Amino acid sequence: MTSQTASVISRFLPSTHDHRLCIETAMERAVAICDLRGLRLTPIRRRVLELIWRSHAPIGAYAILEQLTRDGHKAMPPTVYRALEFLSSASLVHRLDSLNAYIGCGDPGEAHSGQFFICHKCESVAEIHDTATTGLFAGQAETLGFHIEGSHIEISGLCNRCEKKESLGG
Amino acid sequence: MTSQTASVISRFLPSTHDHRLCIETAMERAVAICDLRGLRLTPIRRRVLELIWRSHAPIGAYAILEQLTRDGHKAMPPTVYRALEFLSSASLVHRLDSLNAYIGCGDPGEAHSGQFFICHKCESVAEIHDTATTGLFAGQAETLGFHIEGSHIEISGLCNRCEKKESLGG
DNA sequence: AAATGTTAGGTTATAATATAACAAATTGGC
DNA sequence: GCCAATTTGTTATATTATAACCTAACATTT
Repeated sequence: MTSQTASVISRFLPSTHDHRLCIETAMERAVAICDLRGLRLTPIRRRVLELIWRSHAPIGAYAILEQLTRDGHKAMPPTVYRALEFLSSASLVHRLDSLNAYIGCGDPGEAHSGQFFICHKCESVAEIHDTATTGLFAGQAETLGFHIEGSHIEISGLCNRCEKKESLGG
Repeated sequence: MTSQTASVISRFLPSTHDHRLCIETAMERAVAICDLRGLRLTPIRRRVLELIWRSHAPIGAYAILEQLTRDGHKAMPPTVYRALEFLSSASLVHRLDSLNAYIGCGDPGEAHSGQFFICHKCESVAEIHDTATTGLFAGQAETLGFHIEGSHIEISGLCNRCEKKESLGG
């Protein structure tokens, strides 16, 4: 059984992929999106977004803060949280509630709900959009009498690579 | 369009329902489950579970602590967090990550993943299980090459009652 | 350029949530 | 009763997040 309607699959890239390119592409898209909508991607916001993309794993606010400090920018928590709020509301990053951490959005631009597969071993995350999921939720909501504004799905487990390692090494 | 496979719908009870009965039933079930499995539902754990059920809305750890203190039991944070961990692992309560808060499980017993509809106005929560959802995720996981261990879904919006109020009053 | 309004960022302090580490007490099995 | 294991108490602190207020930057109008 496979899903036929997953409209965007954004990750679980092989370890061989060029992550610099990911970052670069993400930054270019962010610039374009903000430009298009009159949002101000200021230096701080830009830097925070880039730090999030640089991290292969979801990164927490205080880890971002630490990076900023290491880069010579002596920031305080509110600075980071403000940038995160901006980036979230611009749909450039997502917050993973189960981890208190952030990842770059694989399909930035339109506001959307997130569905995330999180490997708890290597901390990689795949984000997908599947119209079947939203359709299913819509049906459930109708049955319940509920007006959906947004949904958030976090699925925990092991990615392919980590599962193979487990079954080999133990 | 309605879902045909929702196997358990645990809430959005009318405001007229007898919540004392809910609490009582939940406590009896908890006792039975723990008894069956040799889990120790100690006085503290019992009290915490009851406080969670007494609250109509999801309740945070420190609110529980406050209640305990009010009831004359001078507890400290670890006490509450330990009880919450026990209750969670026994599938008697769920943690709502988007709220840092807990609710009683509407279908305790077997470990399971949660799907929650959360009204952000009145803070009521409905928990459902839908085999269609898990089936869908299984298909997506197969496509991605991912081994699912658990999933957690939080859907935010307005319950029927609150939506009606909105459209009337403004 | 000066005045004004608006948005973003800096700074200080503190709130809210969660856990580590170790001591004491309780429980259940012998 | 005694031991081993589990649970709870206690102290301290870590981690995550925000309130409140002030200053800087920038954009627009004058």
